Amino acid sequence: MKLLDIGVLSKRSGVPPSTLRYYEEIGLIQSAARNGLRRQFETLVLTQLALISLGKMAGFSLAEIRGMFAKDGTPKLPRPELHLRADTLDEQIRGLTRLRDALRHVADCPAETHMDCPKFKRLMEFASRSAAARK
Amino acid sequence: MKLLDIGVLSKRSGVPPSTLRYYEEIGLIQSAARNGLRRQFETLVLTQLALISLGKMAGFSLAEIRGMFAKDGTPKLPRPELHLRADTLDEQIRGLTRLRDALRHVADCPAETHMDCPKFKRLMEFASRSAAARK
DNA sequence: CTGCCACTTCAAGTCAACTTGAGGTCAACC
DNA sequence: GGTTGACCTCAAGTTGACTTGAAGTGGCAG
Repeated sequence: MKLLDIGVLSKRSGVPPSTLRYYEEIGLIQSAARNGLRRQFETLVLTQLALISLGKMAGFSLAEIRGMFAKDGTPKLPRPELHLRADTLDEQIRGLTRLRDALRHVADCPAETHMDCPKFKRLMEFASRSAAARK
Repeated sequence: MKLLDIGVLSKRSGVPPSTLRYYEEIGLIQSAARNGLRRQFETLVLTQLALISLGKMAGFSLAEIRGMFAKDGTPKLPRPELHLRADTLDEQIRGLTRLRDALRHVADCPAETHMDCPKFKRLMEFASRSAAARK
């Protein structure tokens, strides 16, 4: 199995070496070996980093992400928990979609004052409701 | 126009008073008046807080959010910029959707080892590609 | 074999976004 | 008129996620 130097892994993943060392320190990834002092990573880590990137995108903390995936990159949570996470994501996706629609609408709608536009007002209303719901 | 005490605003919005003061300090919201020492907020601020919540959900920093909306809660960016933001959101939504699908798939797929499941492998591949793209 | 340069460690620094705490004000109820 | 409770200010502390810097190491091209 071919191993990657930290610089190569960094280049391929887009994650700076300092961050990779940090991730190893907190147990998010691990190096397979050393060549002298130098860490050698398995290519698998590239997949893990992709997963980490997605998880961060979804707003999970590194600690949560660490708890979510086994070291082979496969999820390691019980089924109900996985569904729960997925539901959270669904809600998040809906919120983001609304925000995107609001942005696009405002960009295209020629109305002088958006507060009078019924479509915009509906979006604002949704925003209020969902903000109140969370917490 | 009826004004809200910070406690009331906090209760209705779900945002702690300390955070509301902080938001005022950094110019994200403003209080309309004082009653003695006490800040009085317009109900409009509730809408703004909802927007802020959506913006945070979308991964924008408070500084970015501040730059995105005028103080009446309406977006104040030029059209191309709005579309650009919307595009960013689109990409983010796609990533989140993939992550959600991966989670759900793993929760339901009876395969012993997910790494051998073609569907899961496709999702992983996507994760790698999108992670490499972002940077 | 020598020098370069990408790596190493470890401690300290940074940044955003808040929270906490000490000490103070004020309107209202008992 | 005193105590309570919700507010106030301002400074300092916290957390998560990194980054930076100083000082050292070691593989390999020339």
